[in-house]
Amino acid sequence: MARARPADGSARERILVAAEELFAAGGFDATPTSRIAERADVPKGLVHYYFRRKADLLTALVERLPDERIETAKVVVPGDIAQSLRRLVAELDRRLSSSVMLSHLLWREADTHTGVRDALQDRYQQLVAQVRAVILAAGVGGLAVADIDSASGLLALAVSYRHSVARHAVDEGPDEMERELEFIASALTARASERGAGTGDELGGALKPGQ
Amino acid sequence: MARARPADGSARERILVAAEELFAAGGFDATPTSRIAERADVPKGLVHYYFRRKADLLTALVERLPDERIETAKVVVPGDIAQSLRRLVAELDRRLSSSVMLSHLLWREADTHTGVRDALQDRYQQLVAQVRAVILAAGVGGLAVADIDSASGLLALAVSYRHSVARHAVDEGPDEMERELEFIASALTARASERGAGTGDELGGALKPGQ
Amino acid sequence: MARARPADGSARERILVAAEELFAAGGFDATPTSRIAERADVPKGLVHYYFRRKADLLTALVERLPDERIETAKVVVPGDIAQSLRRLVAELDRRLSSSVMLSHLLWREADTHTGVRDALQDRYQQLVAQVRAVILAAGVGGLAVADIDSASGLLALAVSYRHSVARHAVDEGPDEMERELEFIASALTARASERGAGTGDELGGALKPGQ
Amino acid sequence: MARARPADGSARERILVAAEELFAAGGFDATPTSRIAERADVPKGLVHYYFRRKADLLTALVERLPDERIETAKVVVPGDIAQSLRRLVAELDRRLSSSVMLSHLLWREADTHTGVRDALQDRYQQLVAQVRAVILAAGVGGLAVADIDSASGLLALAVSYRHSVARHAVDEGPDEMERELEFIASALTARASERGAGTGDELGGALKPGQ
DNA sequence: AATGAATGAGACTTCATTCAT
DNA sequence: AATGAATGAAGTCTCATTCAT
Repeated sequence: MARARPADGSARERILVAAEELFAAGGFDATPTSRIAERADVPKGLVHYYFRRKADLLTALVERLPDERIETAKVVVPGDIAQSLRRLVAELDRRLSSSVMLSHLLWREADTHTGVRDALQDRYQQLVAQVRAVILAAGVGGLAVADIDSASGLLALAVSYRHSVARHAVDEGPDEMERELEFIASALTARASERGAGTGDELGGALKPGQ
Repeated sequence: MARARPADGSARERILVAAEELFAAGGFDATPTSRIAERADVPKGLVHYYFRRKADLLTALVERLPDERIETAKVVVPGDIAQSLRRLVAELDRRLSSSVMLSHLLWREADTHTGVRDALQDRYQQLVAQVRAVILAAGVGGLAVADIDSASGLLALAVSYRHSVARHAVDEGPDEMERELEFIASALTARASERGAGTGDELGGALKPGQ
Repeated sequence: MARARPADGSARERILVAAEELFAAGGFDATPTSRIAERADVPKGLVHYYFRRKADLLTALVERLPDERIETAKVVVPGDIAQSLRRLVAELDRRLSSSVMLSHLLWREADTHTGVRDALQDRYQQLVAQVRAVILAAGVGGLAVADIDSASGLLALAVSYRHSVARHAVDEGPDEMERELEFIASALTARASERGAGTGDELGGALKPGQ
Repeated sequence: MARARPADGSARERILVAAEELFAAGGFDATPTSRIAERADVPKGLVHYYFRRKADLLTALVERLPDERIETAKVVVPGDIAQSLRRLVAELDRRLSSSVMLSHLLWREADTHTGVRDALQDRYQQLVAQVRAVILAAGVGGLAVADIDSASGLLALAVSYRHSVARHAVDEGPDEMERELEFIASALTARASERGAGTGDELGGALKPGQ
């Protein structure tokens, strides 16, 4: 075996990348560490040198999850919920595109590995909060709390679904997403105006974004 | 090993039940056939007698998926979309409750086993179609095709999510579902009335349910 | 691999024999199960089929220890302690000769494996009791309890030593044993007569052999 | 890893101490060099820097064996064999107490490592010679060579047993030792007087201690 | 039809040892 | 002199699968 120096990335890094790809493709259990070593072009022993147990690979992978926090101000178009959300989704897409496999992997292994599950839930919660924050910031006023919750939940669901699980489902493409997004946005504003003012449950200024 | 009496189920049946539970709990790869035999209380050899390859167990499991087709008429409350959907979801819940594990299992193994993936997609498509059919049947008139698509997609997503994947997510409980359902229903009607009549893209009678 | 039917002993038996020899020769830890399989001429998997964990081999070996209980009456020559002990030792030698390796092995692994240690201690205790019983049965009368205890302990030590540990020590051969045995026997009788009668601590009839 | 200061012992020394403890506790084969490094609080590489092969640790350990030669004159009480032996044993106990682990270790590994075996045998021979020398020096006269040999052998056995192997056996405590010692001593004198003078096999001055 | 012994490929993991620095 | 990354051989154990009965 000639291989010796890092080549493009450190050996450790190459191992992680290989693991991510193989886990995502075939599942954690079905992927032998030997195949990971092979793909990373490192000797088998090195995999266990860096990650004593196979599960440590998963842990390390989870810790590599990019922080997908997006500054609300950057995407919000005041007064236009649909456009704001559209820009949020676009930004999320851009950021997450690098980790679709990883995200997908998480869904598969969440049952069996605590810690993976936790990371997954955190991520989802963060997503909901972000959507919520954008809706509020773009908010036209007069929105009911419950409606915002529903809208955030549904959109987060759709986004998360596309990024993590969609592999199995019929490939809906971006059109579907756009349509649903628009539906949600319009629904929000429609409901707002329909209610007129002062139903009592609309938002005051006190609502802290992200909570 | 004295065990013999078919008693509560044939040996074959017991094996399948055991496999379903174990696969769902730990994943396909992580579940040894020996443990399946053990749980089914059958000799180890019998598992392979009925299912020569381990994957055959998965195949058989998929074929056992209950038909969840629900007669539209049974749940529709004409003129009341929200109520109609609510009854649809309740009925789905009732039927699917017996196969949550199985459903969940399918998500996990869909990547690796064609046939599982196919079954999963069929199921999802069927679900969308059903929601759609109900919306149409309860339909207040003046609904845009795009809106119906979006609404069906979102609700199907929420339902499917709860039944198959939700195990990992924060337990939202039925309230969340109800709120989202209501949001979608109101959105639909709100948008309908808002558009008034005759925008040209509302539904004719031609739309075939299930397509 | 053609091998199939038991040949000379059952496969299980051959595995145990191979394990005993190899463990005794090289120690438990230094002996790979693969070499055991090789020597027993069975496929590697079969070793683990019968003995799931390597340590189970040790356990099984311990359970195979022959019962070395010898009927006191058979060896005792009344009135002649030396001859009685000589015959006891001869009989023990005859019985144990088949398990010297095993005995030796036990000493080595007693530290690390409870259960091995227990078996070893039981064996030793049994040995002491047996020597004691023979001395009593051959007893010339007027023996002090303490002397009998000492004599039993010392002889048991010498025997046990020869059978289990002696491999490392200078090979003393049977002559040494004979000399020590005679020394002990004469010492006993010498001490008895020297004390004369009635020092008060000699044995009554109440002393239960084996206790 | 800040560790640096030689403080209580040089790194090499700390490694040896750690090795001794771990080998004695778990056996040579079962003890990874990495654990030795850990316990000695030195980097893993340093262990192999000082001791290229793992077996070198054993060799070095053997060479560290304290010289247990005791000056005969220091313990002998002329005319009183029992007391002389008692003092010898006490002195041996005092010296050896620091190396019980090491002694024990030697027994375990003697099979597999020549050199360890040799050291062990030397030690034992030395012990026998020492007991012999003490008996002679305290000697009451009229002792038969064979008796002295037997007595030396038995006592050496008992001592060696306590120091090296006794870990497994029922804990007999010092009382047992004392009783056996006394038994041997009395036996010697009893036999001596019993024989009276001139059986012809008593000792001349020729017997070289240590042989 | 049913069973459990038997098989062997291969998984994960450990570890002594080497080597570049 | 000292270190820790790197290596690969080997070990234990698991398991799907086959086979004789």
